Amino acid sequence: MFTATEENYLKALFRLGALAEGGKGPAGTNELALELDIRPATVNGMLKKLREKGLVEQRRYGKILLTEAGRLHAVEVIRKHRLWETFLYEKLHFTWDEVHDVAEQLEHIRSVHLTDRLEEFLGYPSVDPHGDPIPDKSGRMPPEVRRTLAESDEGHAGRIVGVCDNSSEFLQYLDRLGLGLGLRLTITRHIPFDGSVELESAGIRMIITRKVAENLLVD
Amino acid sequence: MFTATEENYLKALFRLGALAEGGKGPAGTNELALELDIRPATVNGMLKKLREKGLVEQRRYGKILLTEAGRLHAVEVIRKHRLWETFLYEKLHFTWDEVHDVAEQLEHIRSVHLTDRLEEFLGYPSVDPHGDPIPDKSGRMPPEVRRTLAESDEGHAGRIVGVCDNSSEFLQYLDRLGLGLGLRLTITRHIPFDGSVELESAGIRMIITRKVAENLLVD
DNA sequence: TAATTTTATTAGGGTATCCTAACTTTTTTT
DNA sequence: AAAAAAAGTTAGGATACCCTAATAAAATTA
Repeated sequence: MFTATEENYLKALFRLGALAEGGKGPAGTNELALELDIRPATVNGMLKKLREKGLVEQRRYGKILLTEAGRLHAVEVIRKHRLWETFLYEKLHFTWDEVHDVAEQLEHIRSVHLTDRLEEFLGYPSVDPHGDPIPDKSGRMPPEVRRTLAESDEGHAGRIVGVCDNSSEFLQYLDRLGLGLGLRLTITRHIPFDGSVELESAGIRMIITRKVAENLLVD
Repeated sequence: MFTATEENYLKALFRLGALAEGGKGPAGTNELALELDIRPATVNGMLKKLREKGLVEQRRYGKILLTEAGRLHAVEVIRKHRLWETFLYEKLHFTWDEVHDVAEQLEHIRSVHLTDRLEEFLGYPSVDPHGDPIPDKSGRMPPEVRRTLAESDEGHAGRIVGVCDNSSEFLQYLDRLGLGLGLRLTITRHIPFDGSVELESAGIRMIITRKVAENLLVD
């Protein structure tokens, strides 16, 4: 039905929020090219194909919008990606930062049964190891009620439920800091000088930079 | 390193026994083309590439032989295929005949960790759901001590450990007959007239055709 | 061994996905 | 609104993998 490449284009458009409603609105060719690390000229050609397949709407020299069919398939791929990440993390004991690249391949496996069986096997998880919500079979995405550490108030207590930056560097740095998914913490102070955040977790007090705080999500 | 297509060529050559030792000897271009359901002209082109990569040895107008590097990679792909089949069958409860097509895709996933972790997760199985041996990490294939039901003696008792034909039709037919992997049975009689085999299993007596008997492996 | 058949190869195309370079349209700035 | 900048498109090429048709070499048969 769809090639892995096509699926990656759909996913990227979804990430960019190229939706008629609920997203940031239409995306541009260059923007999409940047997201995919592919030249605009190439993207332009692929968009023609996606238009012909009814996955995308775009007028000449106009912006790109996912159709309902396009959105549904994008969400399906994201669902598969996040289920596989969960499998790798929970069952095969991959580390936080190892899961992404393999899931990037596994998400394109075509099988009617596979995704549903995997979901059942994992016990219908609602979030993946990065704290991102896993869409259900009909394409509904659980609502995100998350805020970055940087924008949470002093005194706020919660758990780390996700990250904004999925790069290996960041995730490995988090491990070094002793920060991981599910960790309970309390924000003790926002330091005005440089935006650092002081927090306490399991009786230990630590200070993280503003940049780290902006990339950590808490509930 | 290798494309999925290249891996399929290597696997096919291994199946054909194109090995310097321990196999049926060199394979021909047409033979390989038939196995892959690809035209000989196309295969010829791909063989050039595999020669250049040092995976295959072949002289102009000559027969094809896997090199040691080629054999090792073929076995690695087979290993992945059979581990995934085991996963699908045992953990996701796929039926006997559903596993093959999905495993055919999963075997090409590239990851240093994945295969070993999967093997560990499955408890180091030695055979897949079809009874085929699973090579170990270093490429060693457990010896097969199996014989078809057709060539086993009257009175022989054993378990079904595999099949020769992996087609859906055959596997579904087996399910209909109540025959499955691991089933204990005893051969009560070879019927000379048409080669049918009479057998007994769990107190039930049944007769299977010669064709079925030739495609069932017992220990 | 000469003719026939089989097997392997070459020549010329097609699709999918990517590229660079040049060009056009739209948007922004002055 | 004209000039400059940004965004989008077209043209021409490359690689990977597949095809059919024609040809060359090897193996088989008569």
